[in-house]
Amino acid sequence: MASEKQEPTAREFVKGKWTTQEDEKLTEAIAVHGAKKWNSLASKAGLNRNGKSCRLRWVNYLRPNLKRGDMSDQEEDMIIRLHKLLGNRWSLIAGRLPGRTDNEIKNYWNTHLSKKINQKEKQSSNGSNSTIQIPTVDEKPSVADDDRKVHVEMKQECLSSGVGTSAALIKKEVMIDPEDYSNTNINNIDVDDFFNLLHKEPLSWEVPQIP
DNA sequence: AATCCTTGCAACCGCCAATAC
DNA sequence: AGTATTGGCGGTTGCAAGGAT
Repeated sequence: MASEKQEPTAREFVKGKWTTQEDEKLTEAIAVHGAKKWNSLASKAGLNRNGKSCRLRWVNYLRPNLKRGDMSDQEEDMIIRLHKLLGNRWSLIAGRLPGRTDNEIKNYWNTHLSKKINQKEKQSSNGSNSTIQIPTVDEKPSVADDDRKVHVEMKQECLSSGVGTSAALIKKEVMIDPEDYSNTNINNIDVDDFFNLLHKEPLSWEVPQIP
């Protein structure tokens, strides 16, 4: 009475760690209904969780074909390359690493790689100028600017470091008309091509002196 | 042995875009 | 066309475990 119920539609959902029973319920429900309509799926599964929580649990933990455990050197190498290329676009980076989730890569970056790279940068700033200047993505560009930004950053990296100055890359750079970034051909070659080119070169923090 | 500190990771939050109605 | 709902993303937080003191 006095303690009237406010907002009858507001519902208290369970938060925090998932139990194995909850995992099982969610997995079964997804097997029957599919991984969509997360809010209704949650109630169909008999879970007192919100849809978002269910989706996250599925995507980051329960989904089949997820790799668990340590990152291989190859994966680490790939993450560093892709982060240089894409910045904090974790879902895009995850798309290049089968079995890894964006959350996992983000965590790995924040706990392992960012420190590693900071150390490398410190070392290089103390020493010679023969190390890569890593371009950073400080601000999230608009969608329309995305492609151009990637190109500009990649060009900066390749030119400043000497890495990836293959004939093919030079050719691609020439193709880019600085006055016309909206060119659809440029948009088409974008991330995939640069990724492929970059991937051909071994990762090296120490770059040979260019005479 | 107890306490404090650091680390790593799972999960939550807020925002935005896409889609449904 | 406008509004509500859903899905997806990146940033951040909370907590358990292990290490240091």
